Amino acid sequence: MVETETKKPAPTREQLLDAAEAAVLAKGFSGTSIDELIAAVGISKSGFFYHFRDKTELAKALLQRYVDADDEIFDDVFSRADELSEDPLHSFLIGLKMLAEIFADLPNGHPGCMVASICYHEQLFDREVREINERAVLGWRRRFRERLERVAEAYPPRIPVSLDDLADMLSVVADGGIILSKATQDTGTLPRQMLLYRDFVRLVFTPPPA
Amino acid sequence: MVETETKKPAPTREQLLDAAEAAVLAKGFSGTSIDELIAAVGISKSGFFYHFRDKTELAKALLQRYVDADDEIFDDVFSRADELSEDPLHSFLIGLKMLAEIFADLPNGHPGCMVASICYHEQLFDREVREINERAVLGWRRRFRERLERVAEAYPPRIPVSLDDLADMLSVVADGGIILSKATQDTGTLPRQMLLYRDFVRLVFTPPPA
DNA sequence: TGTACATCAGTGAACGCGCGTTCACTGATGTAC
DNA sequence: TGTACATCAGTGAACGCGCGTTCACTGATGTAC
Repeated sequence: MVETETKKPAPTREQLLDAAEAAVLAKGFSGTSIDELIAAVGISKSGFFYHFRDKTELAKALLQRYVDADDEIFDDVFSRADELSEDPLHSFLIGLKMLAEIFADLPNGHPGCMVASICYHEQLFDREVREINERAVLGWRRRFRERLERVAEAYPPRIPVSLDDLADMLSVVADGGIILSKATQDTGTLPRQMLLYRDFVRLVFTPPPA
Repeated sequence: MVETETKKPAPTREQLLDAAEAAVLAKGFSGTSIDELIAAVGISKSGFFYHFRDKTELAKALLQRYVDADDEIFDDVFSRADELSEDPLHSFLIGLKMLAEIFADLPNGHPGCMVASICYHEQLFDREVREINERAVLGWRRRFRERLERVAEAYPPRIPVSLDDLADMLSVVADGGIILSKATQDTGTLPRQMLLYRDFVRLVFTPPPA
């Protein structure tokens, strides 16, 4: 109550990125014009070029910001899950449940994954942008693989399974689930798919009833 | 040897769709210009407008053709699988294996799913295009759900599971796997994910060792 | 405390190119009688 | 078999608008001395 007394308006650059993120996910990168962004924010065109050297620098910033935010969500969710259970399997399952709930609580469904959008525009960008994408996905693989390793130590998997692939599958189900949610216009598809992935993980690591 | 003696060149309209499909999947719809398509095919701009009333009609034709081709592949693969096994579970598992092999054999990896690309450009198109997308995805759900029902009759599932969701998961894994393959620049990711989905299906329907 | 200078966050006008679209027209092939 | 007409698969030129980008400039705030 001392510090955040007055609502500070988001700085212009962040407002531009907010507008760009929504537009790019709904219309693609080339379908998003600088004009519409500055109209949404209320500055002039040259104002835009004060913040970004050119349009591809906007893409880079957009992707980097998205990836950072996503990482933060994962940090948050799974550290909260860790507080609720010491057991690596149960903690992971709790985290997946929380993820599904976050997805279910988005009022208009998930707006889309910037990594996926950029993938479907790859030829528009330079190596640097594709590297941000690659690092992000490999980071998620590593993150979840580490958890799965701890799970596998405590619960030997019932079938032979690559932990890298199983870790990747979380991202796969998220990205694929977003697409099916959009295509079916059913916001429930994404969270249900995440819970199905959760069932798979549980099935792999739960020993058969003795 | 009687009929197809001479290689008939693809009709212009198909050539346009071929060029458009590759370009749209690599650069997005707005990032693809009519100029580059006619340059690839070797006709004039007015020639393009003889075949398509406007650019959005190109999108519609592109999506419809993609969906039809995909349906044909599924017909093909799973009817071949049916010839190899009478058992509904084994047949489905064989079909998934074949799908994974098809994906693995694409020399440059899967070029992308048009349904996914359109989803990430939804605001650019009218209801008609989105309906083609929705019908396609619901068609795949129905197709695989029917198989899973026959599987579930023969092999009671080991965990309670929605067959619709499990059917959807095939599309989810395909679309998500394409994105991860692109992002990691590893063409093996998509087929491995498909095989992981196959493991899941097998695990769900295989009774525990007695 | 006053002055000089630097930085920040923009403005306004202009640019030229590429884009999707239109229009009148054309040569080759098919069909009716 | 010849002629008239229709359809098919385009051509060529023009249009105008929107796009990303540049440039010289500006008022407000911060910093050095």
